[in-house]
Amino acid sequence: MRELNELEGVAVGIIGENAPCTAYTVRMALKSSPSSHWRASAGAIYPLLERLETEGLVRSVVDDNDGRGRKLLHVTRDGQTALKAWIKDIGRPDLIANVFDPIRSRIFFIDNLPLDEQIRFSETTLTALEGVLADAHRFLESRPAEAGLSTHLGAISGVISAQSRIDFMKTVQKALKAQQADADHKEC
Amino acid sequence: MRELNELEGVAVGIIGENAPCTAYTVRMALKSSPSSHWRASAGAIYPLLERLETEGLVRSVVDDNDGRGRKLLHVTRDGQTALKAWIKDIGRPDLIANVFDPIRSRIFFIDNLPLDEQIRFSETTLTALEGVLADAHRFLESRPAEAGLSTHLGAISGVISAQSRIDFMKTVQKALKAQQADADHKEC
DNA sequence: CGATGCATGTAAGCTGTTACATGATTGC
DNA sequence: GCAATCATGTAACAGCTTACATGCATCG
Repeated sequence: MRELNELEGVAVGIIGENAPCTAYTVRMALKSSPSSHWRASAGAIYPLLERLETEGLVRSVVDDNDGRGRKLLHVTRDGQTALKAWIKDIGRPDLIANVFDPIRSRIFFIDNLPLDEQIRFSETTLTALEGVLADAHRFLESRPAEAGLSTHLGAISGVISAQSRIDFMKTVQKALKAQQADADHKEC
Repeated sequence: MRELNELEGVAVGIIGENAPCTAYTVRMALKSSPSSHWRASAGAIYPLLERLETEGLVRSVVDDNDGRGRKLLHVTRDGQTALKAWIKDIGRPDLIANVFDPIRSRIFFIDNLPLDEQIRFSETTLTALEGVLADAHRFLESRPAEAGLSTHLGAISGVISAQSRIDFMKTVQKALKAQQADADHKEC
């Protein structure tokens, strides 16, 4: 059985949690997830689900109670097996490796900006990150432990990640302001 | 002037730091970076640098001292401007948004595994993350503050990120083991 | 003199995106 | 009745990957 890629694994997981549900439900679940890495575009989801269905990991039943022939999806036994394999696949080094962060990419080259703009950079980034943290908290509150431990833990991950990025940017800001104080001192 | 995408921004930044250097240098720098998000494949780098050169952001001088006609790259004034704009572009919400983490993706659906396999998952992941943290530390030690503040800060980011993922997985492990203890208790 | 590293490139393919197209349902 | 949302799809394109191809340099 073929290994699922990231989006496929998440899609099967979402269907498993919400079955019976439509492809649209999958898209909306992806959009509301704490790391909106995927735009959950129709052009990605519909062909993907078609593929999973022809492979027998997902099955769909057309429900025409309302007049629009919605396709209600559910995960097959093979789909469950593939999902489990996908989760355990975390052993792969590239999946564990440090996450990609556009802020970090820019920090590496921040000395291309004059110092005052560097500090402005740290300020706007910090403000934006506070917003991300607030979002993560709201998401967490909507996923209490009683409603399912794994979803709750996933939500916690979002909060911890946002908090650690804030901690990092505070370190950056401190270093930059120390440098500025140093420059001011020499000027006198 | 067109906005640089992530890989382009990083590439220009690397050339600026190492100039005059070859495309190969850029690839190696990308590979050794703490978040190896990009494989730095030739098929990505060479067309990208060609594009940047025709747009006047990068210039190359052929150096044929050894017999192989290496192209030595440097960033133009326009390239510097574009790099600065790329850095400041961090205001965009999708760049600040919570990072994508395959571990988190799987935690959301971990209850599809039996409890003992969930705990095994947390153990193998933690071990692997300790390795990532060790790598990040080594990288940091090779980038002391004296050798350049921004590179040093970038390296710190890798350490903080790895540490926060470890903290999270410890939380997960604790919750899972509590659940197991609970189950054992009921069994008696 | 052979393996490894440096160095430059191309072709095919995968995976996602944006943008478009269509139509039914629901709530105001 | 009109807007927003639910719902399903397609076509063109962007951006990166793998895999291949080539050849010189350097070190043991």
